[in-house]
Amino acid sequence: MTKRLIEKPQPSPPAPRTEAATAILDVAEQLAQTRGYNGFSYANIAAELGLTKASLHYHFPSKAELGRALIVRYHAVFGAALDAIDQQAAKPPEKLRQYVGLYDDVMRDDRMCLCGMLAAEYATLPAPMQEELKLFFSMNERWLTTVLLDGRRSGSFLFKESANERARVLLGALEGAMLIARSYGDPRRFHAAAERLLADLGIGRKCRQSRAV
Amino acid sequence: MTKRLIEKPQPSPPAPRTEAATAILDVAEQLAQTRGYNGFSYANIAAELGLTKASLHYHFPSKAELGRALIVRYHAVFGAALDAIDQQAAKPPEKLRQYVGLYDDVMRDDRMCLCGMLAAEYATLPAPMQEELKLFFSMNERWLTTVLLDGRRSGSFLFKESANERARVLLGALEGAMLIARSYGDPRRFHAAAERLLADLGIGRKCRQSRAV
DNA sequence: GTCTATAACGAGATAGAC
DNA sequence: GTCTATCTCGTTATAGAC
Repeated sequence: MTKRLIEKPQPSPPAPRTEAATAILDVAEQLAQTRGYNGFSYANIAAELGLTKASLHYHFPSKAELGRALIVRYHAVFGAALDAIDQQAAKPPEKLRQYVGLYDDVMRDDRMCLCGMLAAEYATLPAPMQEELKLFFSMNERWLTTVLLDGRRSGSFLFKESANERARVLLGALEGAMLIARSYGDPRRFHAAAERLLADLGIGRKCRQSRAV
Repeated sequence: MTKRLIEKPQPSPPAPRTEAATAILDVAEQLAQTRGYNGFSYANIAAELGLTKASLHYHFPSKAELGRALIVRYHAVFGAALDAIDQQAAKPPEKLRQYVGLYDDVMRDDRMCLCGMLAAEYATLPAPMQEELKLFFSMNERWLTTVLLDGRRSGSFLFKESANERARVLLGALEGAMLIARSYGDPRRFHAAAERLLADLGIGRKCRQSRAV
């Protein structure tokens, strides 16, 4: 996972957006991450940008398309961040720490992971958004699986089940920790939980767990 | 935690609802657990029950009050289930298994935990609902903390951090596993993750973790 | 307690001028 | 590309008859 550096088949810039479209996506993203897809409207975005609703429809004809664009961009940006972690060639434990750091960043301004948010509203989302959502989770699961496998092979991690199963536990636990931390308005709750989850993998030790009382 | 049996100060039946009100809550609960608070309307409930929207307002004057009633009832029912688990006087590992069983039940018909769902929409909820939501999570956290402490004292569980911290990790991980499992339409994803989380506590063994390769 | 009728508003979306 | 104006529909909520 660390060897590709040039031959990565960059899947073509996900559509060269205009400045206006980017600004719309930025505002919509913030709203979606704090209020959910059903919790914001074109009017909210327009007010924030000093535009009219009609102008927004020029860039994103329907809310469904705007929603899909949100996930696609988020997916791309997050994927690029994972690539960046890989290219630093860090060891698996450090990679996971940086992965957690991505979520720490995402939680600024009372936000949570866009896709964790949308997962709650899954049943109400247009089908294209549902598909993109699963792609995002699958990417994370795949990346985590690779890192976990790598880490176990090199003796940094300790777990008995399949790496894929462990990856699912980890991904779900991080999303859930964000979800609840936000209700308490306390991002440190997330970070504390994340630290624990990493420690559970036996980061940086053999099997010398002291029998606590 | 197993000694009270009679002296439990039942906090007065949470208001003796009529049949109609109960039916409304049942439908609203199903809708909220699948579509979220912002994903259903009085019209949806009325259609399902063969009533008019106006009739619903007689029982629950505002959607905010309906939403609050949903959490209060859910909290009470869940709390009663926790009491039931305690009164069976099972050992901690068995208690946790039964706790996971509660969430397995909750996930029928594509639902997820009402409060996990609402936590995503937190920023859009009326203040009274926000407060009730935190009470629900706090109750779970308290109960889990007690069980974990108990289990560690009796040698069933193994963890180094505070029981409260572990409880938070567990609660968040279960909510998050539900959230993602539902996107894939596969409750077994939740159950598999839950099994792993219990195993992480070292259920049913000492410290004989085999060094997997 | 349930109904009809309606108010008052906000949503997503479109037509057409500039 | 952004605007004004408008459409249609769904939303929560209320008044008042039965």
